[in-house]
Amino acid sequence: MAEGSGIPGGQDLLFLTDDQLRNGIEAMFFAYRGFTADPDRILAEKGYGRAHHRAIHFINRSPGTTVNNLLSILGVTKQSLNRVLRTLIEDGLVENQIGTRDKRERHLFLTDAGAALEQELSTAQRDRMRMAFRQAGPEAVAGFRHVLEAMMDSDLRRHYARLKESGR
Amino acid sequence: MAEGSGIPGGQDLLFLTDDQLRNGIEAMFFAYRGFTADPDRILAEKGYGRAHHRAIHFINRSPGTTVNNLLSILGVTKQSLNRVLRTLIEDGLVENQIGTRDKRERHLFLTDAGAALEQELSTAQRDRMRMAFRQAGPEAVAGFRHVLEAMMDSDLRRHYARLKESGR
DNA sequence: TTGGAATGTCAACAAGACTGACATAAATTG
DNA sequence: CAATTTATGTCAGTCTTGTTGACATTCCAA
Repeated sequence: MAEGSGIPGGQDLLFLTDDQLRNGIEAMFFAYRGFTADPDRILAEKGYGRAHHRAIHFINRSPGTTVNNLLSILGVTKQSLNRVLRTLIEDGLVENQIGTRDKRERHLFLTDAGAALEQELSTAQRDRMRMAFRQAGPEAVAGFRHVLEAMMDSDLRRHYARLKESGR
Repeated sequence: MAEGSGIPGGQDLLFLTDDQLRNGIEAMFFAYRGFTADPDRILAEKGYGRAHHRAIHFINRSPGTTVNNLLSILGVTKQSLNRVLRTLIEDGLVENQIGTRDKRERHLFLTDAGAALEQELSTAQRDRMRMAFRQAGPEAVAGFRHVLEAMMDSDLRRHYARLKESGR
């Protein structure tokens, strides 16, 4: 077995060289393109974009969520999200219920049509993820998740953890 | 140890459930935001965007590369790339050398100023990657890379592999 | 009750992607 | 050599999705 760098401390830190890090950066770049490619194709057919996909995804994950909560997950301005929501509501994919307790809030739900599109998109995306996971194996998947979690900003990690919790 | 699903075949395929796959999808989404956050801040200060970062990154990786090669790596139209390259050349970050063998080709190089910005951006991005890698450990990193490679489209995987090769 | 905070909408603008059409120069092919 | 293809650049126009600014509504607390 190769011992590595011989840096004082005896640890093998070869996986932290600039080359390795740059390689990780490029892997993220190219993989993300693959990650979004299939949904992008479906969305383009229907005249939607990634922003619509993100909104649909997280409304599906947290039915009845408010616009504000969605904003903090998506990290865009309310004006930007609003445009997307408006088209989704006009097209009958999302419903908008004024809050009973606080009438300022709008609670968001997918309609049947919205849920159908969500299914179509997430099936496509899961199919690719499944193929990648199957090819890499369970241990690699655990490592994949571990690195990604460590890469998140802490506020996003909180959102991620909450969704992960609610998933089971 | 838990045995898993009990699906005929006796394999433990729990890591391929829809829940796990959706979790992987959300991990990609949130992690990519962290991945781009630091360079985005630096770029915004200087009036550039992600498109400029991508061009600078790959010109740095393959000095003398042609516009066409860059196009196939970045997956955008020449009009879109041209706008970005024009501003980078005007600002003195990129140089444009007409090919000697084939005078139609423009070979792209970073100037000293371009290389300096590249350094600043990649240092920020590597710092985060380093932290994530260190926290997750070498085995997780190997898994991370394995899953990402499996997620790429095949034409992008070729670009990725070529760069990986040239990195050492 | 009144003023501030929270929530959401409308309008206008910018970056960066796209398509289409066209120009130029060089290389290649018949 | 003429015709075609290739590599690149440019102009014009559109679309998505981000931004700010201004404003309306609603709630809550001083």
